[in-house]
Amino acid sequence: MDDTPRWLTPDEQRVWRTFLRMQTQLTARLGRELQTESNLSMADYGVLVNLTDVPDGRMRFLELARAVEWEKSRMSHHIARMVRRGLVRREECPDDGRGAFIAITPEGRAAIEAAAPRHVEAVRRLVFDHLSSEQLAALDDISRQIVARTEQTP
Amino acid sequence: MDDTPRWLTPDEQRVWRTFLRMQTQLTARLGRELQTESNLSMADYGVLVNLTDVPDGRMRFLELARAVEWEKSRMSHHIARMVRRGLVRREECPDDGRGAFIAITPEGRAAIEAAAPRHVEAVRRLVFDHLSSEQLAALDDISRQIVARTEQTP
DNA sequence: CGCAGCTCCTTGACGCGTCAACAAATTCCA
DNA sequence: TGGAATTTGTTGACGCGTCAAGGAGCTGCG
Repeated sequence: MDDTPRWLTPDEQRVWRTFLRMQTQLTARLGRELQTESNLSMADYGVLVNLTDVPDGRMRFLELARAVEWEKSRMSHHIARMVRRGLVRREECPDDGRGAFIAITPEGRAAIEAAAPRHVEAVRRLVFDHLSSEQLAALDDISRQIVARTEQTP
Repeated sequence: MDDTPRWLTPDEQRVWRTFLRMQTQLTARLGRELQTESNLSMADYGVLVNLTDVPDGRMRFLELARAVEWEKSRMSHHIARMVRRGLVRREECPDDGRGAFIAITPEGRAAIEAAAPRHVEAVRRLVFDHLSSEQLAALDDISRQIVARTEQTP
């Protein structure tokens, strides 16, 4: 039997390191800009976007957690912080005594509306403005393949 | 003057969300596997890889920080934790009384040598095994473009 | 020499994410 | 109906990353 590890080729290794660098730098940069310009974290941003996408600006706690793909514990902690900052409000659920709605506040709406244009601009500036349509398609394919891989195995 | 935000097209938006999902899922997955199988974080892994790449297994503190692209504060905290776990050791620097060398310990070497094959296997399984050479090239180009963008602007 | 300024690194406080344990309400089913 | 199992969400402890402040050694310049 052969348990020699299948190391990455030099090419693959180079690509992998560049890819990792890209990931960390990009998220760091976007996060920093969002934070300093709009006083929101990427996490805040994701939550608020999901709440504004729904007509009455409120969602069940776990539905929201599924939407942003967080586990309930993280959601709970993060919502607590967002409530403290006035971005979001808890409302009790008449149908289910355990449950809760999370609703965006006017301050939350103001924050996301102020943040979104700048954030989108940053995403354009750092990513899409310099990608050809072929590259866009390639990035889409690659991302989907990897997502599929991570999802189809435990 | 036109300060209408240049929103993303529906296509771009879809790609962007998939890309973000890919990033978070991939790093979460790789991190989790590394942690449960080898008791190392990605951060530990990067540090140890850099230390094994150098002949005597030791580097100046700030040189190491530059290699993994961390600021000194993060480096300091992380090295403290790795010292506590016996993966790494501080050695004083004869030439410079302020300075320090960080040296990998035998335990550290054992840890990275045990971890590397499994980690590489995971990277293969989740990424490279399913990428055509065209996709590899595309990913390389895209990553480099984005890295260049983030680096060339403050 | 002497001291001003710089480099190298540490520290403490705080927000964040995860894990495990838990509480309370609801549902299932015998 | 009534108790077991499940669902919904919270909490506390702990490791991690960042920011601002600081300490200790070195360097350059008068």
